[in-house]
Amino acid sequence: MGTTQLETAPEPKYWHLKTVLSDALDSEFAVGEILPNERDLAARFGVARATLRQALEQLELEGRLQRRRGVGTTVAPPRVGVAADAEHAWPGTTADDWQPVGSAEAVPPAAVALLLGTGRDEVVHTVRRTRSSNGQPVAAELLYVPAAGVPGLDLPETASGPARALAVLGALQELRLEGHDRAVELGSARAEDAKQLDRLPGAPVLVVTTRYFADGRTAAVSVATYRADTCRLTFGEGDPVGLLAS
Amino acid sequence: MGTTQLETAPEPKYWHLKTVLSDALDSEFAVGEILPNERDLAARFGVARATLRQALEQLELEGRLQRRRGVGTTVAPPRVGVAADAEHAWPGTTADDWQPVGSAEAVPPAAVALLLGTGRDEVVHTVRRTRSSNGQPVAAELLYVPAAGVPGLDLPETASGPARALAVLGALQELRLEGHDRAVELGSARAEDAKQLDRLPGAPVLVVTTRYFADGRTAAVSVATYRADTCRLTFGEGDPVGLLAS
DNA sequence: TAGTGGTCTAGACCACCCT
DNA sequence: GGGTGGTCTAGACCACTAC
Repeated sequence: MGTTQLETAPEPKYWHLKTVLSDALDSEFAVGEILPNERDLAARFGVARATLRQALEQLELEGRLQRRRGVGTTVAPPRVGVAADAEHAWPGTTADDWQPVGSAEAVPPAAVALLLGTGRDEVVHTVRRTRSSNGQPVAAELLYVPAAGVPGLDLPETASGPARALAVLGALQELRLEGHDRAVELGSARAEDAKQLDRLPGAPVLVVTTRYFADGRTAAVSVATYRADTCRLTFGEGDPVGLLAS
Repeated sequence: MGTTQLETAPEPKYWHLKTVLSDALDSEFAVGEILPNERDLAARFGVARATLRQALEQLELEGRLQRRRGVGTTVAPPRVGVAADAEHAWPGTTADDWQPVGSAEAVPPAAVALLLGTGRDEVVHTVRRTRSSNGQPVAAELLYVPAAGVPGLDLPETASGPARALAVLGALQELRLEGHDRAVELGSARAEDAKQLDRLPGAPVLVVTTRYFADGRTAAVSVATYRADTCRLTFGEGDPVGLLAS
């Protein structure tokens, strides 16, 4: 045929929609503003609701929108930069933003047991903590501490959740941190984490796995799940994008 | 009613499906194995194809599956740990796994210009690189270098893409790196990155934004997008989960 | 050309929040 | 109770890959 290039790339509708909406958010909406509901928006753009939702999902993933069942869709504020350096996360330091929730004894998942170097069915201390920033929950952590890692820890059987957590954390404070390593990957929130993060199960999260070394062994392993929609993990001296406020 | 707790939590079908499939992957499938196609799977579980796809999407997000149009769905290998430390990423060092692709002059996006401290319409050097691991592309990087950051850089107008990239990188090698900071967040692959990563546009990626300091100023800003489905970013001494191989 | 995953539709019902 | 987003269905067609 004599046509030169016609119809180069049939861009998916939801992709185009996302671009249009994204531009509209920049120019016509303020942070916190409520968007029209999904049915109206779909009608306005002449697409099925499912197609519109595909675009909204992408925008939510990118932290541009916030959707809450029964409420509506609002324009999200810029992502919060949360410091994820070891200094800010080592359980042995008293950090205002980390809040102990509970503690128990349990057999860790196989992957964690490998990191800890504990036996297959060996029981370890677990501590649950939540981290908040500006009043919003940003992370839920599950900390695994082998009993051998905190010698001299004497737990009264009667200790309730938070009190028990504080006891374990206190024992960690006695240790001198010698090193750590860390990995960041994408995951989806398990039911328990989702509740603490005020999200639905399956919500995208950044999973930060940290191994802490002390006394020549692995003293603790932390698995922290951060809300991927609202958080930007920062490492190092400054806050790369936090300058936006200035 | 005399019922005590009936119907505690009507778990979504796709969520339950995901669990069932996940268990099946662990016990009945080997890495690389091909799953039945979506229509058959949906029929087998007695759900609509869209519902099945919702479960598959989650599993792909978690790096358990790999789906390719026209081919099928396969069981994904465990995520690759890729070192994301400054030492491994500073453009000034010769790294085998980073491959220069091209280079040009352009006005950076506003957010990047802020990090660089350049003017609103100031032109900077850009360099594109790709990173591979085990033959698979894992990251696409766009590097921004203000002209002031690389004094003495004399670019022949005739230089082609990769050659020009090497010239800019070579100029960076003259600098002494004084520090850096870094942020990690979730994003979706833009068209250009998606192509280099062998993924569809919109695919989930981990965006690593790094600011490099030299000579008392910001010498370069790197925006690297890593495939979120196949990568685990590692920081620090070891590879937290890499031991699994041992 | 046959088979796969990707996109899209037009409905329906459910769970949740607010008033 | 009325409105929102979340889940689910049963279809259709398209883009891509491999044979």
